[in-house]
Amino acid sequence: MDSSRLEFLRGSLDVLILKALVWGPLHGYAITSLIRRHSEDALLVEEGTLYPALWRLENKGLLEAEWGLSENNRKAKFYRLTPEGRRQLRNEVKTWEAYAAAVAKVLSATQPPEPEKIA
Amino acid sequence: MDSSRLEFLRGSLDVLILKALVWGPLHGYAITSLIRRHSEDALLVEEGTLYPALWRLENKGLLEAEWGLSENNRKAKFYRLTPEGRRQLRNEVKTWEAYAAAVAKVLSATQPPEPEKIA
DNA sequence: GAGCGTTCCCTTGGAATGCAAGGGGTATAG
DNA sequence: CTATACCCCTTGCATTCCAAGGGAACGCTC
Repeated sequence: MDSSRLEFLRGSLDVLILKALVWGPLHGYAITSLIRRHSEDALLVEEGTLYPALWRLENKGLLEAEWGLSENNRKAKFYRLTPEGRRQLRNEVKTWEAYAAAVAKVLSATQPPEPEKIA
Repeated sequence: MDSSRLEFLRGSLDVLILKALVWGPLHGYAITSLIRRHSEDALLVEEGTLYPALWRLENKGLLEAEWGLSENNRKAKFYRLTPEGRRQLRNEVKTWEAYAAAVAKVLSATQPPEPEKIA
C-alpha cells in the first residue's frame, strides 16, 4: 500500500471507526473491512492500529463491546456506539470537515495572503 | 484554541510548511503567521512544533536555510524550497487530496457498503 | 482426521510526531 | 529605560501508529 498516504491517518482514525459503527455493531475485522471498502481501498487500518484504538474508545465510554458469534460462526467481539459515542461522532465529523477545509484553503491558495504584511 | 481541531495536524504539517514556502523564502515566524492567516485562524502551528519540523525538512533536503535580516531588522533564518522540496510538495498535495477525499467518502456515506458482505 | 487457509483476537517494541513549557536575544515604541 | 513584539531554539512528555509477532477456532480439502 502507498504508505505515504497512510501518514495522514494520524488523528482521523477515531472518527473513521466511530462512523463505521453507525451501521450497527461490528467486530474489529469487519470494521477494517468496511473502512477499506467504503474508501475504495484507499484507507487500510492495520490490526496493530485498530485494537488499541478500540480499547481507547471503549475506555472513553464511546463504545461498548460484547462477545458474540460472527456470521461465520467464529467467536467475535462486537463493538457498538454508546449515545456518547454518537454525540462524539457528530462533533468529530464537523471538526474534521472544518480542518480539511482549512488545509484545502492553504493548499489551494494561488496568492500569498496580504503580501505587504508577510515578510 | 480548539485543541480538538489541532489533533488532525499530525501528518499534514509538512505539506503546509512546504506550501507556505512556495511564495518565497520565509523565516519561521512568518511561516506560522502565513498558515494562520491563510487558513483564517483555523490552523495554529506552535513554535515547539514548527522548528523541529523545519529541521526535519531541511535534513531531508527539501528545504535550505540561510541567515538574513527580516524586514524589521531582526536576525532571522530564511527557509526556501529546494527543487526536491517543490517536487515533494506536488506529491504531498496530491496525496493529501486523495486522503481527504477518501475520508470524506467514508464520513459522508449514508448507507453501509455492500451490506450482504459485511458481517 | 490431518493439514491448511481464513477469520478473529490481542500484545510488544519502536519510531515518529506534536505539545507544553521553558530560555535567550534584539529592535522599536512609549 | 522599560515594555512589547519579534525571532531563534531545546527538553521532556504523551500520544499515536506501525511492524511483527502469537494464538485459537472454524471449515474446507484430501
